[in-house]
Amino acid sequence: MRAEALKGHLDGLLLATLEDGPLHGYAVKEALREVTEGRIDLPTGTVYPALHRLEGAGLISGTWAVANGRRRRTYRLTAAGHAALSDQRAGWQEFATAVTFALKARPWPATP
Amino acid sequence: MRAEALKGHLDGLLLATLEDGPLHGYAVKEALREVTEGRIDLPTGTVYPALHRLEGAGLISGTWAVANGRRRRTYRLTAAGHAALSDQRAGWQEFATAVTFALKARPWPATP
DNA sequence: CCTCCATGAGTAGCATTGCTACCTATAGCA
DNA sequence: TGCTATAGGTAGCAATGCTACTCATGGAGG
Repeated sequence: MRAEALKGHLDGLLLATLEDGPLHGYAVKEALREVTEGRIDLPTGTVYPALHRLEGAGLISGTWAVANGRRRRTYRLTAAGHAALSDQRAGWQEFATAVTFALKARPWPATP
Repeated sequence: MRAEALKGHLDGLLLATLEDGPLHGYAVKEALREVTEGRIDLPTGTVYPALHRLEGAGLISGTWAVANGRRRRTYRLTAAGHAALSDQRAGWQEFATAVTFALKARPWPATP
């Protein structure tokens, strides 16, 4: 997976991962990796700042907890987050359709 | 179409547009707009630098010409450009599949 | 005649964003 | 004792598309 390909689509993926229920940061990363069968395996240096961004934007809310002697920050979608996820899904559909179409080989578009 | 969504995918779109035959910069922009029915309508400040990048990378080659008193730079795909386009197509397929899957609502994945 | 618009090319500088490369800490296993 | 997985974090970099301009020609409308 090319590195820059993800730009602009990460937020939606994180939100979608949190849609199923609250998760802490590391679990988000793992869930995304498992769901995509390893195709999207984000470094922690990508995940944590992104979650902070989303929290700052009010799309998710985090709370500290402790489990197994380790501190965790558990995130859940806010109402705004659910709405944003809807937008992201719609935006992705439109984007993917346009790119797929534009990328398609057009053998002889001007010769019917 | 969100602005940042395109990041990392622009090159492939431009290469695909040039696959059908040589075009000058402005025509590339117009062709891409028409092919996608206006969904991808790039500002010239995006197109020209991108074409320069692609030319610098050896994926396209440009030659100056004059038509209707206006100077044009006509670009065509190089062999490397054709190869890069193949890679872009494959990469896009993989990326789109992964994102579509990850973005999909997973009602109860853990409860069979 | 003058102005506006489409065509055609270009650049400087900005903002965003994901990544690399680090650091800290605990639990468990070899 | 050290390594690995888990868990969270940051500083700074590099890439990339966009905004907002500049310059130029030709044709249409007033």
